[in-house]
Amino acid sequence: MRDSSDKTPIWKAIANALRSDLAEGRYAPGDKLPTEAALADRFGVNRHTVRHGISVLVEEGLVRTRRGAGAFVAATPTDYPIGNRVRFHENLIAAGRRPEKRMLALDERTATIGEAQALQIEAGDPVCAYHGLSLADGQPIAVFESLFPLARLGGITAALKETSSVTQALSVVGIDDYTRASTRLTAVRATATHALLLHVAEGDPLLRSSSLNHSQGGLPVEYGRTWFAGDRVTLTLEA
Amino acid sequence: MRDSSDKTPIWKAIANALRSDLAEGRYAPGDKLPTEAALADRFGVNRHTVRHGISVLVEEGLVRTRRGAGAFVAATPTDYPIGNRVRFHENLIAAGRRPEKRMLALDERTATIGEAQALQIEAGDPVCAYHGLSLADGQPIAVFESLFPLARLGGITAALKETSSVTQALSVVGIDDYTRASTRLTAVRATATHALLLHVAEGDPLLRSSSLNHSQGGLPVEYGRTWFAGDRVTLTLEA
DNA sequence: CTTTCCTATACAACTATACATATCTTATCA
DNA sequence: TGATAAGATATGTATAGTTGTATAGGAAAG
Repeated sequence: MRDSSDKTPIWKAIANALRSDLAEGRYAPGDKLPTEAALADRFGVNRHTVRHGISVLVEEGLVRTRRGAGAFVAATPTDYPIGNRVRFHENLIAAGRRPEKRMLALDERTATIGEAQALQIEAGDPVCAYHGLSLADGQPIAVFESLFPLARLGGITAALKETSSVTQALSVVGIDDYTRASTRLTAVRATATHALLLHVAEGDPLLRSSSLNHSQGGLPVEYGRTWFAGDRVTLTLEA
Repeated sequence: MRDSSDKTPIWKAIANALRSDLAEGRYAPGDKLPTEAALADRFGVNRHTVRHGISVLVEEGLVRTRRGAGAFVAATPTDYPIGNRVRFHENLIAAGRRPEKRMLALDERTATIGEAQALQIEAGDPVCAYHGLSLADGQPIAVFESLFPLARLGGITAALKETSSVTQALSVVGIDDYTRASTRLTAVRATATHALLLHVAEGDPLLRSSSLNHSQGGLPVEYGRTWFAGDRVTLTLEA
């Protein structure tokens, strides 16, 4: 009887080696791993074998890859508390991450039937549509679309053009405070557009939030829909 | 025509044929043998019969195989003298082989109890850990980890980042000469990580050397552990 | 009947190479 | 200063070839 050595496949050994590197903190979240070619050279194996090993870590959510850019240590999923006051930037800053908001579109149009119902206005009434992208540490986190009823919030479009902060823009048009009236959550598959913006694959799961914010007077001032990248955000519910 | 009286098995005949090819220098060390399919075709036998013959040469250490790549003529084991002055590169160059050193990791951490004892420092004191791979003619020979006490050798990390030569880096921080104070040798089985780096099978025997180098002043300046691929190196003791 | 030798087939694991596609970097020009 | 183009990098995909392993079976020898 020869010693039948219980053998670990090379790809698994590579996955283990990289995983322990991550566990030891050799690479910080967001850091770029060595390129596949460099790792293949280091271990003296073919690039495909390295790719197999890395794919394990991607599968586990420890690593994210971007074609043409590299493989990166996955950022810790952002805990995102949902309460009656949701402020995107504050949450991210509290989590020690660098938030960024990028405006994609800002225009005035008429409300659809569903939107009008949510905002308690008439279908066809003018609204301000604010479309944007939220990032943390340069990584896209969510796509959002906010609708504001122009009848109640004249001048919000111009205000948003300046600040890009919803809270601040609402303040300009006289809404000093607002609270979340309702939040609905569902999981959807990423459309091509959302996938492109969020740097995920088409069909990847997204967390969609539909929320309604009321003014102190109890009237709807904002109807927002947000698509979160499912593997980068964890929503937490407060009591 | 001794078809009826031929009592040597085909696989043994193939082994002999290949062995004499090697003895005649038909293949140089490092050369690739014909593929199993080609040999099977040449001898007019099944691939498994050829594999059996090749496996004999692998047992004898004349041939090394790499899955997916082929069978290669093994390089003769490197004689590696162990004395009070051990310089890796010089030994390999003297043996007519092309040495190469590859840095795997370089970081500063705190010493474990055993490491501290060897280096005559306190447990938890900062050390510089230099992890690397040594190759000869592109073939991995040994994995090593060198520890340097930062209290006595401030700046060694930066120096190693530049030179990758231990002797040179020690010179930068004021250690112009050092000698081996002790060397301990044991045989261990290859872990998955070591097997991966050394291109051996998991569980294969490795030669592990723990050595301590002192400065001229008699203080420990380096505590090194090295894992040699057992079939690729022979350690020799000097008087 | 059992063991050894050899054949046959199929699949898994790894290598080698080429090319496509996305990203990053740098030079260049207006 | 900023925009653009070009080149270098890096990951994604496809194809083919090679060794490793498992299984099954036939033929000859002890």
